[in-house]
Amino acid sequence: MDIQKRLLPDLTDVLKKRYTILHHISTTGVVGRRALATHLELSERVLRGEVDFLREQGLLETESSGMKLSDSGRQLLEDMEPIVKELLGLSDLEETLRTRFSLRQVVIVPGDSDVSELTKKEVGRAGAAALRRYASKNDVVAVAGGSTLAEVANFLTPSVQMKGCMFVPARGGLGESVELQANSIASTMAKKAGGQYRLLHVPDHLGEEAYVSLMQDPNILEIVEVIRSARIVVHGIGDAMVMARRRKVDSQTIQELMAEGALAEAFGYYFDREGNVVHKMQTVGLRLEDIQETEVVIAVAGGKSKGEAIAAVMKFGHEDVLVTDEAAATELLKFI
Amino acid sequence: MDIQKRLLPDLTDVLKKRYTILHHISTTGVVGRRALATHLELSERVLRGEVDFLREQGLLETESSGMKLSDSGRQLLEDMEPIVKELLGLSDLEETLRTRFSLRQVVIVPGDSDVSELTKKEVGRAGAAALRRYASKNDVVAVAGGSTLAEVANFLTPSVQMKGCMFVPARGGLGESVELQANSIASTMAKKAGGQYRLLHVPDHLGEEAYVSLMQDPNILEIVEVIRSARIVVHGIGDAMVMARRRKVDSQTIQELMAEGALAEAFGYYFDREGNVVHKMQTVGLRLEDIQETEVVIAVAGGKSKGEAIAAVMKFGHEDVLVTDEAAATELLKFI
DNA sequence: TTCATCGGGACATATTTCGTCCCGCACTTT
DNA sequence: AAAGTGCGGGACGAAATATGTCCCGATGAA
Repeated sequence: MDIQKRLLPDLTDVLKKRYTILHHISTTGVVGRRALATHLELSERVLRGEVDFLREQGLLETESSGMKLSDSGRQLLEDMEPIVKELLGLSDLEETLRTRFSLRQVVIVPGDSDVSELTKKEVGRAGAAALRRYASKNDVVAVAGGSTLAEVANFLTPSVQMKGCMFVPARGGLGESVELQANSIASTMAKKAGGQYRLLHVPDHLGEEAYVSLMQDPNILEIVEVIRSARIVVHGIGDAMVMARRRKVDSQTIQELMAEGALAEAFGYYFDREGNVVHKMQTVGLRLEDIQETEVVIAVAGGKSKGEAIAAVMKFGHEDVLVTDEAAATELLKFI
Repeated sequence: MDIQKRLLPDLTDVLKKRYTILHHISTTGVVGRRALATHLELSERVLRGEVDFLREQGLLETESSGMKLSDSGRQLLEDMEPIVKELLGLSDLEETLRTRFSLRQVVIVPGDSDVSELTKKEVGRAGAAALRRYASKNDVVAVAGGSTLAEVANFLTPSVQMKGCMFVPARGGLGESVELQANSIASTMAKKAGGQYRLLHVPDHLGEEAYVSLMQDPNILEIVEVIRSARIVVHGIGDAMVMARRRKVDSQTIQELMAEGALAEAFGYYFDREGNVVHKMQTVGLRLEDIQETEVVIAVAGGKSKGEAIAAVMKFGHEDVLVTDEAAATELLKFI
């Protein structure tokens, strides 16, 4: 089924549309074209095209009093139920989450990244597709680090609209291992997508005075300017404690994080369950106010265990696109 | 899968097209667009559209030297194999039979009518769809009898292009039970499709002199004229011996049929394995020469046991459309 | 009888698909 | 080194298709 969706992406839409038409007729018994059109929020002409088609297929019959299902139509509707459950399940879930968090788009990949490495890759692929979709020429794309983003980078391919895109790390060093650092990922993405990249080399765990002096370096300042002008931000979402430990944050800070109820982490900021920022890593790059201004913020994260963290970041309220997997999405529902 | 095909009939075509593209690239390694287009017999522009799409999906990559599969492309190709086997199996079979017997169209429904009543109904549905496809306004449609044709009649629905169609029995009484007689079926079809019908009431088992006197009756003559002007003929195909017995043909004739190697029966004629007519039922209506002149001859028959009989009638060589099921089609292959 | 609603015909207009030609580039052959 | 071949991709008009809009006669309810 999802193989078919790879080769025919609008299969879902068409199937869904035709199913809902049949379904609606089934429940109403006999219904007129215009009434049905307004109910399903389809233009009259489009519905008519579909009805003509369904009649050709012998699935419904038209009389002067309206349209009704044929026997085969009723039978088909029954047979479709499992398919539709799977099909509508995900796309309905997408729609639910999209409206709930006021997002522009939600993409849900079947599976659980916690369980299957393959699902994780699929999330990466979907993330890359989303990025391709929203990117346009000469955009500045700021990317965060993490294993999920590394997967996204893997699946990028050269495309027309990403030609000339500039990839930059969203923020400076955060203590990740090299291959998962935002710098590496930005350069990988640029190479894969056929764009430019610029890196931001600053040490991890900056002290206050080091920070101040860094911000006076004209080279650093220039690249930071570029970063802050990003039209697109792509980032992963992590569990606060897991991230803190992986980045070898000192134990005192960990204590503080716990005390503040830090639950999720994204692009160097820590969020509590309500989506409030409770802590930020000391480094340079994108600031919170920049994120709020960014045109397209794409979050990519999957796995059942990350459900709550994703919910927290979504509540933060400045995301535009969420790419996740079925397990995380289902989990996510519990926190809205 | 075949549920999806009901709701999206060109799914097969698209999937097949895209699969063959990927498959071909896979075997060639790296190949250019124009070379590929000529090989696949696609116009360059169409192939290009598909390639653009497949690249968007991350299934193939393009370089200056040509196109090659990406890793996901290779993976997908592998995953598709079972689907394609099922998908291409049938449509390839359709194409093979179509060219082998020089037909205009072959429709194969999955299953075996001998085993499943449902498949038999599906064959009927497909037959009705085929009839709908070839019919145009004010056509004369001659139909034969039999259980399969009865199913076809069941699935007819009113449609624009069949408005005003005239349904007539192909030939007079052949000794069938009432509900399977051509007369009944013609009237059912007319009612279902919203057309007219005229019947031909002549007794079964005509003697020579009765035949001659009948053919002088002006009423009979007139309707026979209409029948012989039919643009479309729809008929089933039966096993010769089974049909002979069902129609209570006298034992002497049965002996003759066996001696002549009669294998198949269609519209009152008996055929041997080579498709030669070895016997005809004594009644009025469509003659062999009329069939040969008819614009669209549609044969509808399914079931593994009928494979050989279908082959015989196909070899007769005056059919245009064959609607059958998977079992019969596979069986059919053995006799070409 | 009136009136609302039905399916379906008709037609101008968006939108997409398709055919065709050309370009610059990389690579091979001469 | 020069010429030739095949590559992907850009461009653009023609053709096909999808869509919005309005109208018509039929049918059934009020």
